[in-house]
Amino acid sequence: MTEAAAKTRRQKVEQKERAILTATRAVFREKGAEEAKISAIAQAAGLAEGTVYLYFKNKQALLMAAVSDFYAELTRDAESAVAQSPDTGSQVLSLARLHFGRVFDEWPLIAEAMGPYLPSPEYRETEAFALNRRYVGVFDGIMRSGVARGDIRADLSIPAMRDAFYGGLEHCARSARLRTTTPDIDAEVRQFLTIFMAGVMGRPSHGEIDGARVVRRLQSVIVDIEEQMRSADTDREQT
Amino acid sequence: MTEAAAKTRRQKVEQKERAILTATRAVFREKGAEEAKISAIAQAAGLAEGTVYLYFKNKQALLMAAVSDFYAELTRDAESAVAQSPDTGSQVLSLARLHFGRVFDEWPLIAEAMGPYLPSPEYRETEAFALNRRYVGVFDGIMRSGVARGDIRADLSIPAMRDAFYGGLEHCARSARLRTTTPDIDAEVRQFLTIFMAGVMGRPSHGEIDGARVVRRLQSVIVDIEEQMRSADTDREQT
DNA sequence: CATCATTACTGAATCAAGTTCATTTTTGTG
DNA sequence: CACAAAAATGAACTTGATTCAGTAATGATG
Repeated sequence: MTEAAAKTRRQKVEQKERAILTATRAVFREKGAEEAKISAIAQAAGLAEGTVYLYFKNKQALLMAAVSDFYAELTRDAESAVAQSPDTGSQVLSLARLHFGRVFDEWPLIAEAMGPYLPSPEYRETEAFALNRRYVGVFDGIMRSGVARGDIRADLSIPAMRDAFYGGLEHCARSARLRTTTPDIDAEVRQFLTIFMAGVMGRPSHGEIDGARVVRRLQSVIVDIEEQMRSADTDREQT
Repeated sequence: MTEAAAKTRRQKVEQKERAILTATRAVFREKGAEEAKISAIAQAAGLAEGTVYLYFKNKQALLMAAVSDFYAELTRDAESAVAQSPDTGSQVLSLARLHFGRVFDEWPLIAEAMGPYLPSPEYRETEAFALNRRYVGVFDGIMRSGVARGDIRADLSIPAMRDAFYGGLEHCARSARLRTTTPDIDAEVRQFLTIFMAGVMGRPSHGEIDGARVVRRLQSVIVDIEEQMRSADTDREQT
């Protein structure tokens, strides 16, 4: 087998793997989790059922890979959207819009189909988990720099803000999915952010007292400690 | 068939129905959604598999009934807890504690097993949906009277507050379930409510740094660090 | 370009869990 | 006690995931 041929073959394999993932996401989006049988996915990808199992160990692995694909794409888009936003507020806004829209669209895959696998201890070893961590890192970055700029309160832990942010947004998306009408993403997100931002923003402060400086310093030390814990601790990294 | 006999028989039927529901919730709690097969549930209730289908049309109906049971119980407890709390803040706190704890305990049933059925349009016709609405009514009541008392901002819609509250709490519960250690409910809930309440409350006079809060926060971080060190230790021992 | 080895693919067979149903057991009544 | 109605059972059936024995495509080699 020559080098060139090897490359071509690998490319073909990767291309087909990609086709299966794309088909999987499409079937979930268009037919829902209930109807996303292996047979339907194989058909959508133009393959026999058995072939799917040459590329993915089982259905769970396939869904995990599809979710990884979702998060990889979402992270790229989130990073670019955030990079284009000048201040903390608009960064949070564009991340929230993006997250709400994507999660709403791919709810059957992200929420319905994945739910059952999350609790298993092996989940933490998967690529999907790692990509999810990378994705929530975008939020963490916004918040950390927000704290540094004084836009965000320094006395809150990032994981707590994360739970409030993603939890609230995803609950909105779920509620929106229960309604039959298509949601007004902008209005939904604005409503939610009104609450979230008020909870998370730095209070406008006046005249510094001497003691206040010390307390502020303590607060920022807390943030640093948590920072260290965060990198050691993978426990709270979920969306 | 006499009146008395009829009553006895109906009671017996209801008693058995209850036994099945109790068994269902227990199996989900103790073995998780994956292992909650009809055979396991039947065994736990001391019945043959087929018998379950005399009481519930299919597995979906059984789960719906179990969820209804869950919400009925939760609503009773929430109403009583709230009735005993004097002010808006403590009402929210006790509801949040209760919700977090129960959802955490019955996550496999409430979140994993139900997820797939929620999006179906028929869900809105079920008893579970109605009971869920009644349950969120407790929260709505707290918020409405909070607005009336001036504790809660009047410019936010109740549904938006609801999404933020339940979404955030449930996301915390989910994160907590992914960790292996049992959660400190109080600390989790306090963290979340710090954000939620600040977002939802009428603005307090600002500028002053709340030294007591910072101290409390330092204490909780210390506890977290200790927790972390302890769990790192046990991890090492487990291998 | 014919041969062969390797790799990719297929769909029928197998397995597992939910569901049905013919049969058996229990219950209550005359 | 005899018997009709109700309740319960578990083996058979259905459906969807997974495996596997066999077939087709690919590409290296003489």
